[in-house]
Amino acid sequence: MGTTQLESVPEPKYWHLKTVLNDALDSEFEVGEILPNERDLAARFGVARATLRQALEQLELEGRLQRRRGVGTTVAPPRMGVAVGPSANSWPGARDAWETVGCVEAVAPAAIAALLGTGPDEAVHTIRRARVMRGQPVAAELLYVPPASVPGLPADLSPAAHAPAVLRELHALELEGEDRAVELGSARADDAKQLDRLPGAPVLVVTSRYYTGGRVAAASVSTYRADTCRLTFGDAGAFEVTHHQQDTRQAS
Amino acid sequence: MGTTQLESVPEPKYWHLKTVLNDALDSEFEVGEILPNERDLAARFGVARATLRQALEQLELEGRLQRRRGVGTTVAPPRMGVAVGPSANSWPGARDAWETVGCVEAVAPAAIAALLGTGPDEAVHTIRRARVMRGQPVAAELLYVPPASVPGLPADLSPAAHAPAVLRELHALELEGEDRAVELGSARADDAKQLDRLPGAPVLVVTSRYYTGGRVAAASVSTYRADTCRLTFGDAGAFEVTHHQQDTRQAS
DNA sequence: GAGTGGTCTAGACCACTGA
DNA sequence: CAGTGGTCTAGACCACTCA
Repeated sequence: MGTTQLESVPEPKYWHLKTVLNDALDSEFEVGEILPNERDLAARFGVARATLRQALEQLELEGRLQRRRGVGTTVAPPRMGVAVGPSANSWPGARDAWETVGCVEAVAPAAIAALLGTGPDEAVHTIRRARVMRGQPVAAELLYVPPASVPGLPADLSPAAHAPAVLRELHALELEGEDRAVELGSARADDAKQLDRLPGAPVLVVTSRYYTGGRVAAASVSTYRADTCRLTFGDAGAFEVTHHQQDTRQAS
Repeated sequence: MGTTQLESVPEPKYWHLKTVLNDALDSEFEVGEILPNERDLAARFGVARATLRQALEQLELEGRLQRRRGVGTTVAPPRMGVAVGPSANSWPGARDAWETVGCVEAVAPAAIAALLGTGPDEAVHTIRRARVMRGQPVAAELLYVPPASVPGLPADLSPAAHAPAVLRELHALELEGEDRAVELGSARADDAKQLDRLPGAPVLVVTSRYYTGGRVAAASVSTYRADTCRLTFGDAGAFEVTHHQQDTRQAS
């Protein structure tokens, strides 16, 4: 008789552990409930703590768990649907969900200068903004506006008046189009602090360009928490899904 | 005299290591070049292999490195810009970048049924597709079409004729709108195989809904490799950036 | 100060690739 | 077959939160 080889490629312990924990989260825990600590969990499953942590890390990446140092591991609520790029084109700062937290005029990094089509050593208005949903920070943004886009800007602005004035001048232009790109990144120290996460936390980086007169009038780099956010696009309204993304996928 | 406390919060070794490696990749390595193996690198930096791996994992997450078991670690090319959701609405399968690799009629998972508005035990056409760019797989997709959306579909189709017939019937409808959501996930075993990655690899999951007559006529879940792809949206063409995303961000 | 998650070590063995 | 990255262990100490 032959050997019963159910798994020609035996799955790693942490992968199996992740499946078991994922099912347990669905059936035995409520949103916000706190899990046993990592040392107890590892002992319960008979694995080393590092192996358990590998499973927890994946579940946190998928938005199922939330871990906070000094506190514990809790069951995360479903991801929030965050609207990005509404159907009606509009300038940043015009009736949007962001709040300005700072503004400086400084030389942008080379990649931003390439995006804007400005010279490598040219100073641009740099507005830092924050986005909050349901009382928690979901995104940090740097919005870049070349001086050439806002020629009517008054001189000698106070720091408090700087950002509003730049946005006001920007809104006077006709917005002809915008495009966006989304990619995975890890939070820099400054963004991480603003997002209430540790540096290196996974984030979705949205790079936007705003066009007027065939030129790029402004560009922004928005950093969204990947664990708590689902970015929504399009003209048919935000998704109403209440399940997690992994539930929407199955083997074919 | 006071102590000189340069770092009130000393950064972790792996974080510093990541910065050093990132800089070295820019200045001392070419795209495609192979790095020293992990044991040598760890010894060179005077850290344990696990610590080095933590830095490499982040760099891979950011698309800077590519690691292949049995081969080695290579310097990754810049991420590819992949167009998602073109300006002109169009049905899936109509002049798009996807290739059908399979088709079955099966009961969709509950979350998909909710997306489609079908009953929980209703069978839907499920088309598996693949997307390839520059000779390498970038995305795997499951496209769901309820039978109610394609009433004219002939009966008793051969497996080979199934998917083309469903798409043909779908294209006869008027597409009134579409919306999309993007979130972070980890590759399931089947998708991972199709994407030439290990299970659990980070992916960008794009959920799309296609509307006709105020109803959802079809829905799809597309799984993009997060390490190699930058998803582009909007009407102004794909981005032309040649730098990596982390270069586009700086502290404010 | 007790308890949590975050970092780090120094090993070991396994699965896979390619010569 | 030798060499690579992937998994796993059993510890240790640190940074942080909160009572």
